[in-house]
Amino acid sequence: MAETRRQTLTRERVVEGAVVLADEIGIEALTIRKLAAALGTKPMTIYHHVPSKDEIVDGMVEIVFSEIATPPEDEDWKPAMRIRCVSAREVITRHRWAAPLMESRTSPGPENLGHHEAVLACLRRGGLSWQMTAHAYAVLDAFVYGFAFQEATLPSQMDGEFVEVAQDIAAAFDPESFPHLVGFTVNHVFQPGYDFGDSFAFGLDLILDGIERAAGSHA
Amino acid sequence: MAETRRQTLTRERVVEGAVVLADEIGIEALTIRKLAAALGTKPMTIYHHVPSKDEIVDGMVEIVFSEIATPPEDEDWKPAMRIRCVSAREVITRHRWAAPLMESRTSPGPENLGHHEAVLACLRRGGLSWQMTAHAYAVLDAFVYGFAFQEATLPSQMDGEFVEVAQDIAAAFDPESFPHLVGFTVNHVFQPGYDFGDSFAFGLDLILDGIERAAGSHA
DNA sequence: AGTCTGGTCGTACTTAGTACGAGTAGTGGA
DNA sequence: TCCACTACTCGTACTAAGTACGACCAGACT
Repeated sequence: MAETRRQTLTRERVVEGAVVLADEIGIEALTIRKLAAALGTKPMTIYHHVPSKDEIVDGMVEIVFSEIATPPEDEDWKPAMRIRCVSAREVITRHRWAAPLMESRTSPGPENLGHHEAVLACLRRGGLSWQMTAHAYAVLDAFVYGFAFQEATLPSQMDGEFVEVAQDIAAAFDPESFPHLVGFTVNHVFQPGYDFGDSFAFGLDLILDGIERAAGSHA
Repeated sequence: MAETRRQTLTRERVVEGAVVLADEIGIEALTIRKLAAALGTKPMTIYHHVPSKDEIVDGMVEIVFSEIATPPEDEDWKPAMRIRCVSAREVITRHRWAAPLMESRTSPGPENLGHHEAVLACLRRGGLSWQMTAHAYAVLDAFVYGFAFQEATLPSQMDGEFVEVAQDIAAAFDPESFPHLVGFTVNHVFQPGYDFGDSFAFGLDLILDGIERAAGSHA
């Protein structure tokens, strides 16, 4: 709520402000009125720089894409893709509101297109056929977005005292009806050192290896 | 819009009506007023059976979960999981609005819990460790939801004359700036027989095989 | 008959996006 | 110097949507 200093608003400033606000209060709570307040202006002023709220959201998604690292060109396709996927997850985690939007926007912006271009270039450079490129692309993105999406809607931090939340959840689990669910929770999730995020690296490498294998037996 | 015959409304009837309406007009367009009209009643009548719109949505998600096949108990874990994943994708495709909701709802209902229970039971029956079960579960769900989600927001039917859409998109691609994107589109996507959905089976088997391999070298 | 109860809905309040048009400040030309 | 003209700001108000409140009504039970 720092009410960033007033300073001839621009479309850029509006969209950036929206990203910051959304990080703080979430997308659902992001309204034009609140955004205006955060920018130190009035609602209708915003509409002089931006035609609609939807365009603001489009711009926000573009910013998110711009923050994701593209696969480095001086690496093999596998480590390169690994870097970009890890980066994507990290960025989406930082902007918890982004996951549902990134894939659902209709008109892709230049950052979006540019990112896809870089990914395709990386896969092709690795010698994958068009067919295999399509598969790799679809599977990796499904996994990355899907995982980040799940992660974004987890009971927040699994850190400190999430015990009460856990208690609530555990209480709802009837061991009679859900023995495996209870076992899973007690024997694994509640164990010290458990981190849902660990499955990301596991899955990512599993998929990358699988693609490599498939591409090999395919060439 | 068949305005289903009036007949002492119930919570069940409300939620089922909401599912049907959402299938027709999408979630964003689903309003209490439209739902009331479709049910042949008035907005506030609905609130006698349901405390809030959110609860309706919770109920809708429960219905979706109930439609997904659980892994058959008389199959090995791999084919069993394959069946449930294929079913999940099919159901989510039928209810295009569901994907973003299923993972983002906070309070899971009994259908949701029951489904998870069945999945965990299947994986454990396959001899996977808790650790591996967690990985398998996380990775498969990330992929299935992520894929279905991407699919749900594709330019609708890739069938008949989607050519004009394609034309629009292609026009936006500058071959100078996005050579691979254009190449990918022209050489693969626009080829006859292309189907984005084909990557689902590819990815699913890749992941199942990968899990099996990891579980083997782990046991 | 009288009251109680479950179900129905008319009215109206609230929050959100945003159209409209009235300002206002600063700039470039006469 | 003064006058548009332009770029920007914002007060007002309309619309759509969720839903609180309380009136109404029909059937059941005393």
